[in-house]
Amino acid sequence: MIKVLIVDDHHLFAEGVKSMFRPEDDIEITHHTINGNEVPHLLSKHEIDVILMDVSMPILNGIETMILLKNEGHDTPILMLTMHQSIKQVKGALRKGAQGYILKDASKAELKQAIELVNKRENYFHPKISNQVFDYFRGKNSLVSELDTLSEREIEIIKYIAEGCNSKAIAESLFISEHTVKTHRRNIMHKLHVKTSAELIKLAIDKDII
Amino acid sequence: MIKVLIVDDHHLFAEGVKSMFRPEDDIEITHHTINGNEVPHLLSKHEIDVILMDVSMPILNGIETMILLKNEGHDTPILMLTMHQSIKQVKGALRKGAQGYILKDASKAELKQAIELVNKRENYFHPKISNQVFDYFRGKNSLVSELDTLSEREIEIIKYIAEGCNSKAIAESLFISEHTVKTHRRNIMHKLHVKTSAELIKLAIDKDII
DNA sequence: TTCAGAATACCACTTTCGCGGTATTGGGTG
DNA sequence: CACCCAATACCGCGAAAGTGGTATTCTGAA
Repeated sequence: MIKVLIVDDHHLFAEGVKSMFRPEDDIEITHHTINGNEVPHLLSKHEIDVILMDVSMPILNGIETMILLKNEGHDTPILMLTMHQSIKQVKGALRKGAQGYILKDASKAELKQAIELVNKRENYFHPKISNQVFDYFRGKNSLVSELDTLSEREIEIIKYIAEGCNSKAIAESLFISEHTVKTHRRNIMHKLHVKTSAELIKLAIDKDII
Repeated sequence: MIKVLIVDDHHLFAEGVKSMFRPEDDIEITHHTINGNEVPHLLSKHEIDVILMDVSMPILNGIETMILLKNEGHDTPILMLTMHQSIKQVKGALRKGAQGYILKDASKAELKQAIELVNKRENYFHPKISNQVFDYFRGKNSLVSELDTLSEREIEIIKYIAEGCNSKAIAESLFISEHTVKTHRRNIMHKLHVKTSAELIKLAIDKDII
């Protein structure tokens, strides 16, 4: 019996998955939390084989939770769960040691297979994203893969733009020159192949950059 | 036994909810589709008491599906399901005759209660949004409720802005004057209290306007 | 039928953006 | 050590956005 911990802020989803598995599936959802901070505690107290974790959560997101776990020495295999097909998330998850990646529009059979593979410390990638992943590791610079060439500073700038700040306001907030901000903006727009800041924000949200 | 049809493009969620209900709950998920266009057909062929429908779906969204159903003379009670707490969606759903509204982070108990109420043609509102709804019907013009004062044309303009079009390009696409587009943009920014088009797009996406 | 609001259109003005360069510094890697 | 790249900074220009006001037409609701 594979014991699974679900980390997801959508109760209905978590409860649904929990009721989905029968004893004959050899998979059991033993625990559930909506807060990434509670995961280390749960892992210490209970016997857990696989963590099924949503990427986007309000308190601590999936990637942050993974970093927390690695820092505390936990190595329970993690299957990441997401709504979107963002290569940035996939890459981030893999970098931090996620064992697999599955979309929320997968079927029960796919989820079962994914949990079983991850439990054996093998990798699982949902078919919808596997092509992107392969392309990425082949070094193909597709449109999507260029997203994660953004630096931390650039992402910071994007967040300010999304809040309606102009270059001058951003410069004052970050204690840098307005010229610098403009250079960052130009680099960002160029990297993401967008023509306006509005389009930039849409892309950034679609790809979970911000 | 309340027979429920789920309309949702997230298989895992739908399968999860399906397995969640036991015979003793007196609720059964009898059908599932990811395409709103198939709903009329399913309603004609099978006995269905309640429709549990996601608001945002790729092919035909929740509101559009509801309009389709009403036009074809169906009056099966509908419980709308969403990730976000958007007063615009709530209002749109109520206008078109939805019986209730529930968030995806609700619990099983809440969903059960919601389905039971909707089946009796009573209304159900998830606690997290009920206050907003009450405020709205009290006529309180909160910040949020101003979102749905946007006209169809204005929303159309926003979508073009999000694609990176400038005013001239939008004007050419819609066969109107660039002056008109600029007026629309000004009205939109004023209504939503945003200073830049980038902030506008973020807000529009956050509130599911586009 | 009157009246509000949506969609359309125009003028004028200031500010900001987007784009073309170029260049220095500092941190990390082979 | 040499090299790369991110972050920083500056100049200038044309295009677009953002802001102000005004006005006509049309539809739908009171």
